[in-house]
Amino acid sequence: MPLLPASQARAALTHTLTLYPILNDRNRNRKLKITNVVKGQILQRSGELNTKVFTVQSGLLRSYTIDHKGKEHIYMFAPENWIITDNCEGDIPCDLFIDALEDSTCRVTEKDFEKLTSDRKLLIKRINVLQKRVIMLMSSSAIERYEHFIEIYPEITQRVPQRMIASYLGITPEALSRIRKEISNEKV
Amino acid sequence: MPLLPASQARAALTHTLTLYPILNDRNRNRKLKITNVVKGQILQRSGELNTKVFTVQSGLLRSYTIDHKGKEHIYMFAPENWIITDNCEGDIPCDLFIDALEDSTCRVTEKDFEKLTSDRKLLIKRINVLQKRVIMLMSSSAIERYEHFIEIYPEITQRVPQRMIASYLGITPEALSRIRKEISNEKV
DNA sequence: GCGGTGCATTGATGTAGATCAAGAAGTGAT
DNA sequence: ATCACTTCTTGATCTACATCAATGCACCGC
Repeated sequence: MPLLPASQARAALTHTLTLYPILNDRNRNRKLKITNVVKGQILQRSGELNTKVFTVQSGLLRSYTIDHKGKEHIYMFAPENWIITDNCEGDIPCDLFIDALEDSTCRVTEKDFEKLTSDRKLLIKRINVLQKRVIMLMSSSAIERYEHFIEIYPEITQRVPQRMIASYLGITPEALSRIRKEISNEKV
Repeated sequence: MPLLPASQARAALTHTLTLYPILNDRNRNRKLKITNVVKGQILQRSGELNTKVFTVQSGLLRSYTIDHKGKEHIYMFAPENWIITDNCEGDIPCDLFIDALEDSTCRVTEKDFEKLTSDRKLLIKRINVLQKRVIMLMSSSAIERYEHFIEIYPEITQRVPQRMIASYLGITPEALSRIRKEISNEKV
């Protein structure tokens, strides 16, 4: 297999992403602009000059790309207490779409690159997220990747349709269906 | 295919690695302990309580794991001007072997976790290395991963045997051989 | 010279997961 | 209740790469 359908890989090839959990909730009660987002609402479009950082307070966002066939490919999930923003800087338009998988509330702030690259704890969090992703990508078989995923994100498994998990794992929904069948057979 | 032979993936599943280029050469002429390493010499063994950081000044190191069949699987190359160390901390033994692919000289220093996690530029470098690795891992097909590899590491392509590049790419030497044949046919 | 020893190539065959296609089962709108 | 729409499942076939096995080829010590 290709790890990802070729189309997704091509779409993923240029972008990077900042994604990390909130380090503390010192800001949570400060009176900042809170946005309510309804399920399906798009917060950022690929190709836009994005300057926003989204801090999820409740609900679930996702980032994804769309290939030349119009197919979506999920890059990351961002549940409550996570921060998500495209890594694009200056004049470079972002590569990713961001939308809501559930009705959500999030804090929207202007992107501040100084802050994004100066906070040591935040940088360490970003490293940890990336390392997890590398380790998951290195998990060889689809079944291993899936088992690894439900270990790390047990809640998300319940909250999104299977085809999105398949997309995140880089496999087709059909393949995930067969994997789940196999796992449930093993348990009997 | 599995992205990596299953055995390698299992070996890779727990470890992480700090690897980044030297940010400046301010230290290069300071009288620090310089170690000459001959080709094949092992600097670190999996399972040891490693406390060393290796700064490559000339030559080429690699980090790798060994699976239960005794097969080596290359995790990263570290040519001159790169720093390499296992991410293990405290009482946790490291997961990786490190050895020299060429006669090398390197500076060996005690691992200083405070330093490894406090230098902002260094953290950003680590993020960049990880992002490159993620993007490479996401490149779907073996041929795409190989083309991406020779773009990023043109020198290393010339300096190490093919089977090691195959190992880094997560494919077999046979597959790499066929890929190279195909590419040379395309060019004719 | 000559026989190792390790690496690259080539062929044959096996397998995980993609792709295509056809149901089945759930959900919402009229 | 019925129709449309989506998700999940299941089967058939295809493809990229693994695995196994044989051969070629360089470099080495003798």
